[in-house]
Amino acid sequence: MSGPPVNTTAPRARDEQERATTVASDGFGPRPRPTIRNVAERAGVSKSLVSLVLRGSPHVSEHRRQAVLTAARELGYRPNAVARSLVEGRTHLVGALVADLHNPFYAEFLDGLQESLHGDGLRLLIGNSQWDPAFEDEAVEAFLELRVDGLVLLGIAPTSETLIEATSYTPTVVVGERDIELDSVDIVVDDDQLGARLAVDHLVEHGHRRIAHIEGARSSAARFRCEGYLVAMRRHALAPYIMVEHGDFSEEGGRRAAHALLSRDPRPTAIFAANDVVALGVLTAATEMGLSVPEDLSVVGYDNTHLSSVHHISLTTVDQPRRAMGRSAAALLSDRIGDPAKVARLRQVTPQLVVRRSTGPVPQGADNV
Amino acid sequence: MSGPPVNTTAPRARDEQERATTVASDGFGPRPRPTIRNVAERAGVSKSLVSLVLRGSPHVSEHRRQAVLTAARELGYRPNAVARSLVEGRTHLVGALVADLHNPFYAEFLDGLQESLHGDGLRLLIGNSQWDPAFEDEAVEAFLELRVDGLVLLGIAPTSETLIEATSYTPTVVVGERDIELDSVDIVVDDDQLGARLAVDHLVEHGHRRIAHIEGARSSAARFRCEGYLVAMRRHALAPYIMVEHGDFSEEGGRRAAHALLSRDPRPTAIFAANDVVALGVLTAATEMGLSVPEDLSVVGYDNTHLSSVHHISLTTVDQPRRAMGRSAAALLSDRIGDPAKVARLRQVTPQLVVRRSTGPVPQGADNV
DNA sequence: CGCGGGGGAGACACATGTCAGGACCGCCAG
DNA sequence: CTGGCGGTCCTGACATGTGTCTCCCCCGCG
Repeated sequence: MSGPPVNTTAPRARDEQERATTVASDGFGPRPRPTIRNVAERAGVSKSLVSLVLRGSPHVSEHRRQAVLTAARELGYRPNAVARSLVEGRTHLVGALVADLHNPFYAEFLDGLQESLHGDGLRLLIGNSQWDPAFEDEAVEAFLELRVDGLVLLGIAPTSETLIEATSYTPTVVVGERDIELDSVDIVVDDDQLGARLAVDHLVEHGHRRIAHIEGARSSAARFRCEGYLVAMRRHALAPYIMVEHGDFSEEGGRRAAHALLSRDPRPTAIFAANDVVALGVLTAATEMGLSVPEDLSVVGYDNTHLSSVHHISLTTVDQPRRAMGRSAAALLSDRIGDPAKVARLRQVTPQLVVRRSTGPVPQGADNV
Repeated sequence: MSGPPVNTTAPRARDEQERATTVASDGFGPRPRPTIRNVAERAGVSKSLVSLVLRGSPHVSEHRRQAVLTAARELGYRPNAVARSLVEGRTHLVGALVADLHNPFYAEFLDGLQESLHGDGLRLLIGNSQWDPAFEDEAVEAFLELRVDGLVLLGIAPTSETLIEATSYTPTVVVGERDIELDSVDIVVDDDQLGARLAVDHLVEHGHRRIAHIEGARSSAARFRCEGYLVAMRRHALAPYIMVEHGDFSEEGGRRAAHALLSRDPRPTAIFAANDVVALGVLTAATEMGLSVPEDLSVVGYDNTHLSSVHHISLTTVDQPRRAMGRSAAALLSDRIGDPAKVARLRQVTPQLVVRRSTGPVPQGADNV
């Protein structure tokens, strides 16, 4: 066992007397939380009335209402969401299962998601599967036991038994995966094929012909981007120049694939990577092979991760409107929670090319080979 | 209202018949979830016995145990965590309030946190305050209503009324902030002062004297790093060369501060930034002013964010063992949940210098000015 | 036959929302 | 003036799904 690099664990100085007066504790840890009953007693009413006041019922006299509110405030009363959930049959919780919290794409998506869910009175619970199907199932299991009102699957297709069963119990939105033939599952994706086309078109405008593609990991998004690349190349009558190498959505994978591509003769003058992270690997490979970007090689990524906007990198890339996608997912989910029998919907957002400094005109003499 | 860039929302094709057979639904959305009662009836026992079996009681005959387990499996029974929480008085939930989910530092910390919490049977609930004190209070309010068993504050010091009150009800761990005079609050930090010393020592070893510091936002971590810088400079008898500029933990802030520093005459030959993100801004400023790194200027960051390891950036930085910190926080919290009356503890981890390519020897003739 | 113990059942508690009904008041008609 | 009626305000009982505790039954053994 590798111990954590902890070098100090010390009790902090404490003034026991201050503690007693500040917290008004009995010395046995946190004080018990006041219940609706305590409020009722203090206000001299029944607990039902307290409930009515707190739920904003109009059939309460102003006199009692004030008494209840005052008592609640004085006691620092906070309704117990657990008990409320039990009787309401709703938890107002949404579970988001993320394939990889590290990917900044998901973080920004979650911003938009949480923002919108919050507006609908829903709270976000995040689980991280770390790309491990076992963790996926376990996290979903936890969500189901908690009786979350909705489920959001990020970069995860419901293929396992557990996940499929989950979608039959709980309104679900899948993000970034297509081809899901399940009812009560809405889908949010960007138009990957169009995004790929934008990238290729941009490179063609700069005179590039030998445009290669590094494919992403086994996911429908990667498949669609590759397909978009192929279609666009053919449309520009560049079918003879089609080159596809396989990467795995990682920087190292991108680096390896780029090495392979750039060792060809003639080598590509431009590379469209499945991913910003992969594109970063391409940049590294280019440096290692003594090629400068964009003079010798143009590079395009996908996602417009904040990485790509860093000055030193300045990567031309395809932007997915992540926040908007998050908001869409929230809207679809709220809708489905309201009426679970709704027809499954597919919401597709439009990607946009962001031109930075990793792309430029084709090198002189490179296209007459 | 700026509409989201949605271009398609279409009903997906559905085979209603398939739906009916697959989901066995009555056409009114998700089927009701089986309860412990349903399992009891199917197994021909009382619900108490089902509970005993599921909780692993030894005083159950093998015959009945099998009957119960079979019935539960056939019904797809999953215990209702809400009801269980209500009776147990524990939710097994931990709320983490993060100042900024975008900062990769927090994401990696959360990895370690979740990993360890999971081992203790606790689940992680994440709230994002976006640096807004109003959001902080609201998120904490939500956590309190949910009756989370523990609270983790990331980059947030409990100063507001609501937060202070929260710590008196709920075991709390604060990460990255010091000087908290509250009971039942444990603290996890790295030794910021030591980290700063490591950075300065490294630069001094390379012959640098005119070493500047860009201070972070108003937080105790930033204050300690600055103090560490000052102490280290004095220890090396470099007090006359002390230069401190203010940044705000953002890339843009770092860029501005670097511009100011690099416009001085004589200008610093090295900059120690409060943060990796700030350091990125310094790199940008250097490029803009025609200075190359590390030939003309050495740059050191803090955090060892994954950003710093990107090949094109390759930033020398001070590593905080984030995952280990996450695990420490989890351990402290579990401990305190077990015994809330524990004395408050401070756990300090040791930072480590990671040398990459943004630092090098002092430029020729720069130190004889 | 009595007693002990294993195995199982029923009742209660957790904190809240809801709903049916009850108390009280005022107004109107007899 | 009084009884009835309608409306307002409030209360008590019940329900949500589970864990636990007490009690009971029955079987086996002494």
